[in-house]
Amino acid sequence: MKQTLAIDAFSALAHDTRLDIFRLLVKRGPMGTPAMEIGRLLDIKPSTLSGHLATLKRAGLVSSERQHRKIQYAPRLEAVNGLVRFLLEDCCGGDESACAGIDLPAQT
Amino acid sequence: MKQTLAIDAFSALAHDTRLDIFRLLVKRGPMGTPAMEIGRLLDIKPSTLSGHLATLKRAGLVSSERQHRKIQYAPRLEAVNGLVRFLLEDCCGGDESACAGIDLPAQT
DNA sequence: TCCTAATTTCGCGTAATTACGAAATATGAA
DNA sequence: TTCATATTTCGTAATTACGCGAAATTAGGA
Repeated sequence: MKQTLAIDAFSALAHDTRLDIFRLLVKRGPMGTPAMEIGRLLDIKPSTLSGHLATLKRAGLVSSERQHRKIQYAPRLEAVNGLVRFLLEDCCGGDESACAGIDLPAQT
Repeated sequence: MKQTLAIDAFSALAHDTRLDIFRLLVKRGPMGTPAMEIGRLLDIKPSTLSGHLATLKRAGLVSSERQHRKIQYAPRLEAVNGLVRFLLEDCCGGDESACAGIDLPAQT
């Protein structure tokens, strides 16, 4: 994980509506949710929604795939693991015992 | 974890210098690092550093404690766990099997 | 092909964030 | 108390993010 990508991801999540969108997608699961339905559930105007989804996708937090007429968005949960690993990299200078109690996600 | 606090935390991390500071503190470990030393290591001006540390602290990402003349800053690793739990709350609608492969941090 | 639902792009005004010098403040040591 | 180190506050100017209406675009279905 590169620092600039991590910043893009944190920036994307640092916004009320985008955080709502991402958490909704997490709840909805890996099958994905159509863009319009996200907008309907969270009451977001199409142009605003489009921008937010693009931001989330650019940050690697969601994936999209067209299914017939609609574009399904799904959360990329590996991205969350990647962020945590980036944040906790070389934790406590590598001294595991000093890091006791912290859950480091497994390598993906 | 409340949404506004999560946004404060993500905003705090969504900045080059602050991300550098937090990751440095993670590497340095729980004993803490004096503010001035952070500034020296990362080449940050005092007034700029002060603002960034205040932002990180407001977001709950670091703690501070005065030791003699200096203020020691340490990372609050529980905050990272808290953010991950918040992001993945009710993952896949609670269907564990659909969430396979995701590391949910233990409750703190 | 033509139509239509689904999504994106553009442009605007508004609001928030940034770095940092200078000055103020706090605190421990002598 | 007096001094020096450590840190914060304040003001300013430049930059960037924001929502959303209107118009453009895309792609599936008939």
